[in-house]
Amino acid sequence: MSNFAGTLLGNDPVERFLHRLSLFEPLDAEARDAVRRSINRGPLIPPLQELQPDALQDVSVLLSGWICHFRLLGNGRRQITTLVVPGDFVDFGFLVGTVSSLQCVTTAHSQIGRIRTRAFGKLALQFPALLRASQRAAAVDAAIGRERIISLGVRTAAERLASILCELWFRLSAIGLTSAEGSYDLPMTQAELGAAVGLSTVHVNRTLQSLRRTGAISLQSGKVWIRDLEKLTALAGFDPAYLSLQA
Amino acid sequence: MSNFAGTLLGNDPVERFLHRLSLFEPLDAEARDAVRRSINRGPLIPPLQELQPDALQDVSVLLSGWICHFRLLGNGRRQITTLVVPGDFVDFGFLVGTVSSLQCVTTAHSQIGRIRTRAFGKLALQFPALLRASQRAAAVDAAIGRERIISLGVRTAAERLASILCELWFRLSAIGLTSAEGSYDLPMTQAELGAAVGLSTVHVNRTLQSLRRTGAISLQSGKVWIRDLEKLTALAGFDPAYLSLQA
DNA sequence: CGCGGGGTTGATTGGATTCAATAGGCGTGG
DNA sequence: CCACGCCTATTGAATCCAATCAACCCCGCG
Repeated sequence: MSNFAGTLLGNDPVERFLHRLSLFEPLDAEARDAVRRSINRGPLIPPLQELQPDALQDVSVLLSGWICHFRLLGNGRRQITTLVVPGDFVDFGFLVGTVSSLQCVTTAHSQIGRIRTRAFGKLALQFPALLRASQRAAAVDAAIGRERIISLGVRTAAERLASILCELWFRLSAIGLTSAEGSYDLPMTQAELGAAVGLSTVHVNRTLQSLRRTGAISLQSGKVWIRDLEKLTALAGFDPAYLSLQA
Repeated sequence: MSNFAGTLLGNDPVERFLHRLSLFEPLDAEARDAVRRSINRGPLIPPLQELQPDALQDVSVLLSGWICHFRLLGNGRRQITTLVVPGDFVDFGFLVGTVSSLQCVTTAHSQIGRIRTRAFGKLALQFPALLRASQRAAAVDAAIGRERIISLGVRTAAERLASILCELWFRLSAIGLTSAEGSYDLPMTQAELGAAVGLSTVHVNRTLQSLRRTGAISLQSGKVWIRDLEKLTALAGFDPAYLSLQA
């Protein structure tokens, strides 16, 4: 299951994006071809590079790497609101013609694919399935946000971390970015993880240790190993239904 | 400003809904009329009534009252994810054909307006502005969710409560549900407020008291008085831009 | 008049932050 | 090639914000 997508996709990130979209809504060969022809592959962006909003005027897709949306508060505290993984739209503003008020930064070497907003509009008219897929992607993004609210509101530190690790496991599995042995790359520091789940760096560290001691996961050099997915989902109280990936 | 909408609207809740939609995207007289003809006014629902998901198969609009979406965790803890005020769509599943995994409950006597999903689909084709308005509403809903994430993640108890009171002030102002004297009805108990902002009932109580002592607000019998909006927004670190209401 | 829900208050507990210090990894530059 | 500095991970100790436990008051209502 974990490498099904991987073997199918090969390693072209545009194919990965098309595969991801197809999970939301099947796309015929014509629509896929149209997307292939319209998408422009951007340069490789180094980690910790902030993306300017003007760079978001096109429809942007993360082809490879890792991106976070976040807000910086006056007192220096930072909250990450969204994690963007390969195959995801960077921002859904194109659907409604608005721009987000959040900042946007890479945490790994990343490549962005762009489609001119106007060109995308034409494609959406020509291939309604493409539009539906994008809207479903936005809906899943919103569902992920609601789960984050629940985590931050009523889950314990261990549950929050277990939840986000589960979520990433399922999201990355869907695009073939998990290994058959049960691991995936997580290019975030513990400080960044804390900014995502609302915990201090120190507490993230201690809580991850306790998760490791349960045997559910192990960590090394930016890699997460899911040792016991059953146990991890149980610890998190996690139900992947909201990701709409069971297809 | 606060009663501009109110005087314009009179008190027909369907007009309030149309007014709210028009703030997202102007609607011509024809589109408004079509909506007026398609919408079915539901019965008055008592407080604390849970809405069944099947009741959400139509496009549902809150005409009057108050609705919360929430998740109940195994350990009895509850998190409210969304506050629905009059003029809002109850749920945006109709845009993508999915249903939310959350529960849904009234906290006040409420009336829901319904448009058959199929009928709404036709209207959306006939009046693209109506579709755009709905999509913008969904986008603002998502933006509100992101702000909640930020509140729960990095804001203090006082900031969270001040934020949500600000948010409601602006949202309710837009639909004429704030008084010229600077008050609005908040049909939520302190326990429910706590479930929304991730605080215990007791701490909500103490924090509201400290907000009152600053002179920014006062409370009585389900009414919130905004005594000093400047001070309140400053305490909250609140910027209403994300609500897209400046129009 | 008793009951229950919501609001308020005090005392205690506890989870998480903060402060502080150490260790390891990695790239840069001497 | 090694020294240095920086970033990340880790650990310990002290502190603090908020939760929990426990009363009590008020009020509307049966």
